[in-house]
Amino acid sequence: MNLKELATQLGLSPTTVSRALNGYPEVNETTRERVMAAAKRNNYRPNTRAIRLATGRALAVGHVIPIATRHEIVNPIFADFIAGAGETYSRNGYDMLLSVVADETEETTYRELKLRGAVDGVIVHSPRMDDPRIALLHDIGLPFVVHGRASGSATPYNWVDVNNRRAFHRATEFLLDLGHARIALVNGLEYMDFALRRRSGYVDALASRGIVADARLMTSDQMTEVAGFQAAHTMLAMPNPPTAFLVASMISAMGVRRAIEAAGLVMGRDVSVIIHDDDLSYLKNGDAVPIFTATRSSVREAGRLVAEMLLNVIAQGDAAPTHRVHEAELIIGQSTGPAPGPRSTPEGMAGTTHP
Amino acid sequence: MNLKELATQLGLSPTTVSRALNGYPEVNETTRERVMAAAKRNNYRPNTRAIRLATGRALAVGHVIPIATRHEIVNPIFADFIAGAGETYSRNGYDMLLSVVADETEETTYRELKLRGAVDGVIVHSPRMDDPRIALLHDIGLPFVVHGRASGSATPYNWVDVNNRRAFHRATEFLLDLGHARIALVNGLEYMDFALRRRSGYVDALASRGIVADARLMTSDQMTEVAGFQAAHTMLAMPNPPTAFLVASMISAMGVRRAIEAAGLVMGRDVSVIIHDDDLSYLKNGDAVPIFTATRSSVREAGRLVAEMLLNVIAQGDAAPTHRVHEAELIIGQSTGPAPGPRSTPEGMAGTTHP
DNA sequence: GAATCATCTCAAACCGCTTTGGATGCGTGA
DNA sequence: TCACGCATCCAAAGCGGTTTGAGATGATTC
Repeated sequence: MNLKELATQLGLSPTTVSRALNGYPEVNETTRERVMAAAKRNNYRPNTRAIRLATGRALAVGHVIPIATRHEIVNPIFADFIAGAGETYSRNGYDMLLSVVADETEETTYRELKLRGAVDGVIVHSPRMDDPRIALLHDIGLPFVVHGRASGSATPYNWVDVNNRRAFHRATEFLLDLGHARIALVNGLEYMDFALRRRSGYVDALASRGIVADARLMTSDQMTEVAGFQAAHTMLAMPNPPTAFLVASMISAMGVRRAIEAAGLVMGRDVSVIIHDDDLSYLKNGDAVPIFTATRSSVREAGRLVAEMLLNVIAQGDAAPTHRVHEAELIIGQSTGPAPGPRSTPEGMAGTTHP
Repeated sequence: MNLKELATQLGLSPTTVSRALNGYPEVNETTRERVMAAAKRNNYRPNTRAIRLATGRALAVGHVIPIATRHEIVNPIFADFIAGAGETYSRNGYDMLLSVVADETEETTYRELKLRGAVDGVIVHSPRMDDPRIALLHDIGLPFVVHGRASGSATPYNWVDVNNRRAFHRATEFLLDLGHARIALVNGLEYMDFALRRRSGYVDALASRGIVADARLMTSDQMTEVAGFQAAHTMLAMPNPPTAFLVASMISAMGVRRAIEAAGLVMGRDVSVIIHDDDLSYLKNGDAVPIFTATRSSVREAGRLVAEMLLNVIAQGDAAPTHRVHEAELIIGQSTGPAPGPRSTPEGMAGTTHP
């Protein structure tokens, strides 16, 4: 059943039917009701393909997911982010188009999306420092919103981000207040913007207490269980091991915990851990009392907000770039406690840790 | 730059240009080359919206991701599955349309996708027993492929699945061979088809050795860390605790491991664990030697295969339904070992475990 | 009562491509 | 020479909607 058929059935012209359905004012209310009723009765849905062509709008938003060919990892926050964004889209009658591409071909993908007219705008994931995508999208005139920030970008742009720097600053201070002096940072890859910001929050918090960050206590790697284990395992075997860890993600933290337990230590007593918790639906941080003390910020909620901002940008056209910063909550769980006193290590190593 | 402009620039009709670009035979080779060159020079891309309308094909595939409103969980395998499927789509010039919907509205979503002509086919995720979606999609005539199987479905359909039953049968036998007699099953939700098949593999393997499955050693829940912990924690506190666990996923297994360690036991020595490993990119099962002994089957590869099958179904039209079964590998890691002898439990409980 | 106006409706153009059904010119075999 | 086939190309009709511009009707104003 298409518009023309519906129109003949009603004894009206396609024009009037179209206007009636789309809420234009120049159609009699009783006519509109007749049309509405007939549409419902016939289970009529306008053909999306035709609407798109006629209006020149794609009514779709693109998410380009680059797969790093080096280490083929799909970002685990992706599923929840998409879930959040998807809610916004379906509420507004937009489709979500996903392109999974090798990261070398990412630029081409954006260009094609624009040239083919497949989307009205895109979301930029996992921004890096001086991210080239921002200038690119600006050039080709494809509306976009960045999930995160890209430090060093010359052109202004729309973004939604967590206050990563402050989150890690607060977490570090919290550990310092508990008496920890040797605090390790198990960070994500530091070409990612969020990882850089987190590190600077951590370094600054240490500095403001007169502590110079120790390079041996900072690692930067994929946020996987195995990498988390490796990092913590190595550091715990140092002559002067850390008493606390600041960990970039729940998944890394599982590896960190494994390393702690493998060393015969107890998390929360011998070693404290604070994680950043994206509040992923399938990786809840405990029930009543959280397992990990954490800086928490829902990535699903971020998905909603980013999507809303993009739809606004698409609707408004040329408005000035908007930003939105979220503060992460610092929630206390079972993985932190006062710094242990000089401990008699099983291996007989020196215990105190004052630099 | 559109087709008409390109045509006038070349002094040809749109018809000829269209045919030249699409490889039709009724155009002179030299003309074709001229057209191709001009298209490249002008960076011409046909407008997808127009192609879709003209051909009546959507050139897009839908993935409907239901979010269970009860427990708002996004399936963690989703990201990797999508990555696999996405590769296939982009290689074939198809777009991937994602709809994230509350599960009550799932049926409506499929109907709308069809009526609106938004997609040429869909992938069905997470099939349940007697899944109503199969009859529905059959009725509305939307081509589809199921990732997994839906036992009890009357109508035949296309599917790609892992041999879950055999995988868990083999894993159970492996544990039995190691001398384990009390083997627990920490399963996924048993309205999911894969969970049912896994349980039956487990139960049958026990039965073939004359062991009747103990209901207290079988749990069925969300595959989360917390649920895994709870299940294992409870069972390990039983008077006659299991010496081995069969766990539905890597994430659950992390909770199981936490429970084992919280009980002061060592995984691989005191308690054996076998997991099912979907080979997720961000949850690798160790480097050289796997952490967990596992039945492994890449969900990303499954994504590729499912997508390929769907594109075939779309192209072929009315061919007979196809199936494809994958065998999971059984890979040996550090989490399994011979059943411990009668152990002196710290709490002073009786140690032997013969039923 | 004529002019003006608001209200409602419609015919037709258009979006950018595909595809049908010719048209044209040329070589070829009868 | 003529009919025929073949190779090339084109005009025009879709695809299924939206949107412009104009016409018809009845009410209002002077």
